[in-house]
Amino acid sequence: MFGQDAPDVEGRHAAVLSSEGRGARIAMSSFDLAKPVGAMDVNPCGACPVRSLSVCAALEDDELDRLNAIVQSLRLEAHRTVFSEGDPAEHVFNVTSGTVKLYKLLPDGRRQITGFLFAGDFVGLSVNDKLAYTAETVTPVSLCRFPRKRLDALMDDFPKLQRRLFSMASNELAAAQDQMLLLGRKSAREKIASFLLTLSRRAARRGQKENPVHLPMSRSDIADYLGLTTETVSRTFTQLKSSGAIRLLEGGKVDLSDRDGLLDMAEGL
Amino acid sequence: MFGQDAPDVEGRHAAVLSSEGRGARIAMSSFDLAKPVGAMDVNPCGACPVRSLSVCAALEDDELDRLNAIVQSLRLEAHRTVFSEGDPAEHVFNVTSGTVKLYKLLPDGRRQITGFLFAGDFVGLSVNDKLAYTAETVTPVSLCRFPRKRLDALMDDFPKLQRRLFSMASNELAAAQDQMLLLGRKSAREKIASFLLTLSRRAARRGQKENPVHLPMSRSDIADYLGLTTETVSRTFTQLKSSGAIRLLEGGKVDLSDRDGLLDMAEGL
DNA sequence: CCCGTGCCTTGACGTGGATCAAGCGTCGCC
DNA sequence: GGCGACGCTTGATCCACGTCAAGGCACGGG
Repeated sequence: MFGQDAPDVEGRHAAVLSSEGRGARIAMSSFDLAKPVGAMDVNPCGACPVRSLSVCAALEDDELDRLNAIVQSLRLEAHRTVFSEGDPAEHVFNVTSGTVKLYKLLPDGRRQITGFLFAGDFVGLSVNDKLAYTAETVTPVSLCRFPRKRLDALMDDFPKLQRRLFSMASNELAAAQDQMLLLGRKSAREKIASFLLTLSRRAARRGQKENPVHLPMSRSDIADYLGLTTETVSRTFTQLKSSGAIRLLEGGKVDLSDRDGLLDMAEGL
Repeated sequence: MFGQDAPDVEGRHAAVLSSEGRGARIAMSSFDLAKPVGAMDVNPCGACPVRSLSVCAALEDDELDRLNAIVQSLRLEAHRTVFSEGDPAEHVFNVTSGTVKLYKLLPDGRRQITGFLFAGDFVGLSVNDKLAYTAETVTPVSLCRFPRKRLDALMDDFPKLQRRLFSMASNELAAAQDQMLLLGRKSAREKIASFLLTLSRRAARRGQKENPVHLPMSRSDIADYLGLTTETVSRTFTQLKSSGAIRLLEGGKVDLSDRDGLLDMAEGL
């Protein structure tokens, strides 16, 4: 119990789930639903590229039909709001491609990004049916959307599903605690090193190569995630570059030239 | 789903559960088991003072017998380690009285306290069967201890129990996100104001009065929770005192004289 | 009773990262 | 092709908080 079947802790702060669900038809305000593509997706979840990473890993092929029946597939451009802090929590979402950021704001506009979501990651847990943070796309994104009530009902039928969600929530919690350590006690250099390594590990988990890390988000997003300013993020990158620990490549990629050095740096050694 | 039956979010970062379980007999290394006290506790969980706050609220009186059967009651003095980062996660615990702190360390000794636990709070979620943080008593503490495997089995029989734990984990996650905002983006004054208000609200939830807040933990614990130093915590307290927002009472109590002022302060207004 | 130990407070000073302020390259648009 | 917008970098300066140091106070033990 408590997470042993989802052995991933890297810096996600809002759980994981999956399915490449298509075939949904109900038009929704402000979202483009992906079009059904025909016979091939009788059970699109069964063919989902991120299935193994997500909630859906808890279900067998035949059980996936049930998920399939309630899922809608959405596509969003970059820099769109998926939902806002305080919204009623009517759906939960699963990212199937692209990057999403979650954040909270103070009244004066200060922002804390609490997590980045990539393919396979899940979002929508809430308290009192109100969402506690805003979700915004960083890149173009595809999402699976599940009505909460329907998914809730599914959890009654499939305890495995509930287990999986619980285990993922436990992982989130562990990642959140790591982030608290980072925010409360690490220096700018340590924060950046930790961040790069975390992204690298998460990419590896998704089956991408771990070395040149892709940073789809802006300096300012990184700053708001690490409790820094864009200037400090920028200066720290150039400093790491000068010291030979990393190389900045084009296309928002970073080469972790001295991974061991970064590992030590992340821990303050 | 996802938390609506546990509408509490205040700064806990490791869930809630309960039962004043006694009658356990198996001696355990390094813990004093509370003695069975006889006929009165045939079902001690049924009479648990923190039951309504905790996991146990998910079960009916008769079902509690099952919990009762696997619980052990422990008492620990102040400043004892309950478990350490990296330990195998063989038990989960529920605090029935006293205060516990959870923390993570960096190799050079920097410490981040990720949460304080009070009566009703629950701890022991883990990833990969390894605990990700250390738990240490702040005051004398009583705990209920459940073997993970047994509790796991119970969850299969009582889906309500699993739901409850999941919902509590969701609450923890929300609290953790609030703490990230605090650590990453708030000033020392805002941190202290937030901290005092959070403790006050949590005390109210436990049925204690919310105004003179009790601070059982040291300045240095507060500092390590808020990402500050003891000196800054101390200075900020005296500053709040001078401005009339709080009064420091004896016995580690603080009077929140200007609650509205503190509320604004906590949000940066 | 004295002394040591811990915890808290206060003061003086130093500094990491924030703030303020240019530049610079890239991109989309007219 | 020119030009504004935007994101990134870099430099100069500032300041909130950390660091270092000292002293007060409560408590416990010899």
